[in-house]
Amino acid sequence: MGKREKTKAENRQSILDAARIVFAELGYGETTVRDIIRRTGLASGTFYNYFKSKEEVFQALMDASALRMRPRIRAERIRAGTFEQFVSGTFKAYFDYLAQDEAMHRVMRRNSGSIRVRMDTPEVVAGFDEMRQDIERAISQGVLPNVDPDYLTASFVGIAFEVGDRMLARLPFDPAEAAEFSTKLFLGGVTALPLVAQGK
Amino acid sequence: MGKREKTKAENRQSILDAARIVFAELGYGETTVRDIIRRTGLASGTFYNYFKSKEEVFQALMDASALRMRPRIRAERIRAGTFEQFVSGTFKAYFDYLAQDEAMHRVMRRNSGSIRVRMDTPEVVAGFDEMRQDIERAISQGVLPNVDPDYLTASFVGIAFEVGDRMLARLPFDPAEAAEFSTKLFLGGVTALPLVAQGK
Amino acid sequence: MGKREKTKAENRQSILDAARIVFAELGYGETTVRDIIRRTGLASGTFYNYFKSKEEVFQALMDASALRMRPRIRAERIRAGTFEQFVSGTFKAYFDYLAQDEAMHRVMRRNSGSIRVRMDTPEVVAGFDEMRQDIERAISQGVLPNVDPDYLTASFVGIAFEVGDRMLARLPFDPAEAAEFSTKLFLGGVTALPLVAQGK
Amino acid sequence: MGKREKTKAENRQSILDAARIVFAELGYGETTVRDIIRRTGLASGTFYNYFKSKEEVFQALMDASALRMRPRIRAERIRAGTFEQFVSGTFKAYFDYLAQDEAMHRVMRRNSGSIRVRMDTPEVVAGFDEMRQDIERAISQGVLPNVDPDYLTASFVGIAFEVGDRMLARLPFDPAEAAEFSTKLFLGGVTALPLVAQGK
DNA sequence: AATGAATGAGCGTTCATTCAT
DNA sequence: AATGAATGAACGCTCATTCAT
Repeated sequence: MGKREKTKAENRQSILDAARIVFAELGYGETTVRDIIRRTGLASGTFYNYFKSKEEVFQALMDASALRMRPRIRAERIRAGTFEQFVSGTFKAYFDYLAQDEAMHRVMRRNSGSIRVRMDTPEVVAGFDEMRQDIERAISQGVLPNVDPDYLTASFVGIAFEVGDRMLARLPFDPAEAAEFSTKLFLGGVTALPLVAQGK
Repeated sequence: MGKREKTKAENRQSILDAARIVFAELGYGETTVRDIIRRTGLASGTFYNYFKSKEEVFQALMDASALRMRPRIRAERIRAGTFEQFVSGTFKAYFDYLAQDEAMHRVMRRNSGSIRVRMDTPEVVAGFDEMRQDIERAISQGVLPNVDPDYLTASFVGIAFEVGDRMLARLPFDPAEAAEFSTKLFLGGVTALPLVAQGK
Repeated sequence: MGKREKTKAENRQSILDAARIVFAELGYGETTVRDIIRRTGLASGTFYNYFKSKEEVFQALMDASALRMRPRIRAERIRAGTFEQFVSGTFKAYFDYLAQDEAMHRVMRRNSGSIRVRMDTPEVVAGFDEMRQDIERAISQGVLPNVDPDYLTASFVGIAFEVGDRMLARLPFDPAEAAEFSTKLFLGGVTALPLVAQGK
Repeated sequence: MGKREKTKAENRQSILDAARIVFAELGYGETTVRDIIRRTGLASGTFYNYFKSKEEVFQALMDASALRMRPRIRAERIRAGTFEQFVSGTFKAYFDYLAQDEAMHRVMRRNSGSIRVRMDTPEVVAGFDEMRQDIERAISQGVLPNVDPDYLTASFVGIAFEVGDRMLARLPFDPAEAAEFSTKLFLGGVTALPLVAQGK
């Protein structure tokens, strides 16, 4: 790598770093491109050598985040011998990822005023799409009964998102607990759920 | 009602109507106050006789929507004799409402650029809180086993949101189908799900 | 006076009263017509039945103020037997008026930011013009030597304004002292000035 | 100086020039930032690269003006051997400055509508404060009798302002005449004033 | 005569983006 | 490739004024 490319890569990275911090501080809506470049020390024009817009940095950020998540989830799926292991592994991988990447997740929840906001980027969505293909494959292979794969994936995603969100409201984060709950519910419904200890 | 008051009410309504359309077209983030007033044909200053900001119209819109939804869902819950009826009735009421109030729901899901967004206003949040209290009551009354009510509500909401979202992608809308799927999954898990007809 | 006219006079007066208060609070520049009418309890449109603009109320206010001043100053002049009495009486009348009408004067000095502002209205200017005519008459009658009446009036006014301004910075106001100083300076120059007591 | 810096300096100057003209035309109160930039031919946003607000340009203008004035006046004071020379030199320096910097002075006197306004910025105020200190020093050194220095400075300033104002109404400007009049009045009062030539 | 909602010009300001250096 | 000043469209918002009631 020549010196030229190194600086290029460094600049790109410092923009991404600055963006992550600023998005976390101000939320997506309130952040301006100027806020980001100001933080890098680079000139305003330089930003446009690397990204076309605020949205593009944001997506790059999200994608980088999702990029860290997808291989883990995929690995879990591959390792899984049974459908239960597949479900449980996927939930666990997602909640683990969430717990580690909490700051990024908070960005997606950040808002100004009293309106709660949540954002999903294509890469995140793609991660779940991949799972949907797995589910469809499972159905066609007879591993799963012939249920509605679209709704099933949607349900999985919905549970993951919302339970994940609640998990981040509890300290310390307990991804294992969240994964156990989600898996039990997803596989066996309410009646299969783990009981809460009395004292809790 | 004098002519003055009538026009006032009409103006307020036409701002709300315009806002609904524009939010649905552009998404919340990209919508400006000017976009809204432009659509009404009213003068720009008139907007500020009725709302202080974009957020305020948005909340009024959401709250009005939530206001239409909550009583229906509550009515379902009250009517329910069993937990199954409670769950099924709530899902059904929500999906019915969604089918009717589709435009409003699209606003909440609107993606600006390629970022998916979901928004909750206080009134919407309150709607789900109410359900959560029902679930907690059900647990304390022994109708439901002693499970984690927070995660359970989250799961319910997650399924409702995501399945509802998918439902709106299918024409014609079939709230009954969506409710049946969701209820079965929520109560009995994957294994309890209805099978899809072969030809489908 | 019929009831109609009474209300009319009352409304006009209450606008003037409100204006005086608001101008004193916010200064001329920062005051809006809305601020004034809001204070009266009248409807915004009603303002325009009485005044054409903010400036017009302000002038009415100033004129009312000057109207209180001019007769006093004129009375002093008429009473005066000598030029010294004329000068001394005029200064005294002006400083007395200033001390009493302090609030109004503060309005004229009020500003936003760090820029000091002083305002004179036509009626105030007219008050000093009248004096100028007196001076010219005094010259043509031989009471005063044949000096430049324009510069002389200007000097008189300048001393009155600036010394008056400083006087309002001292508590308690001492118009007699200010008048003595101004008169001595005007008539006899620096060397004629009263000495300050040692202890002072 | 590179081309970039040159244009920067030019732009700053052209904003100041435009501001001076517009302030003189409309008066401070009626001038808007947009009036100024419209006059420069620059883009609206460019204004904000140089000044934060209307007030800031105004102050820069006044300060530049006062900056030109103060050294001259100070030089006169230093040169002065007697109190009379001090007074005469200061008046002369001020009126000379006024005659040259007429446009700036008109800004300070500009009447918006029929309201006459005078403005002092911190730098201007500092200029007069300096003189006041000189006067106090003169008193403590016995050059001046022990008179009220505050009122004396105020009188000096008042005469300078008002006579200067009248001077600008006469063409051609005659600073020497104004200075002679003011000095005589200030030092010896009315009786010391120069007589006006018969034919005048 | 009083009302007060509607009007719309215009304000200050921001900001993504361009482009000469 | 980096810079950063210039650009100008567009924003949120205010406010004097009008005019139907």
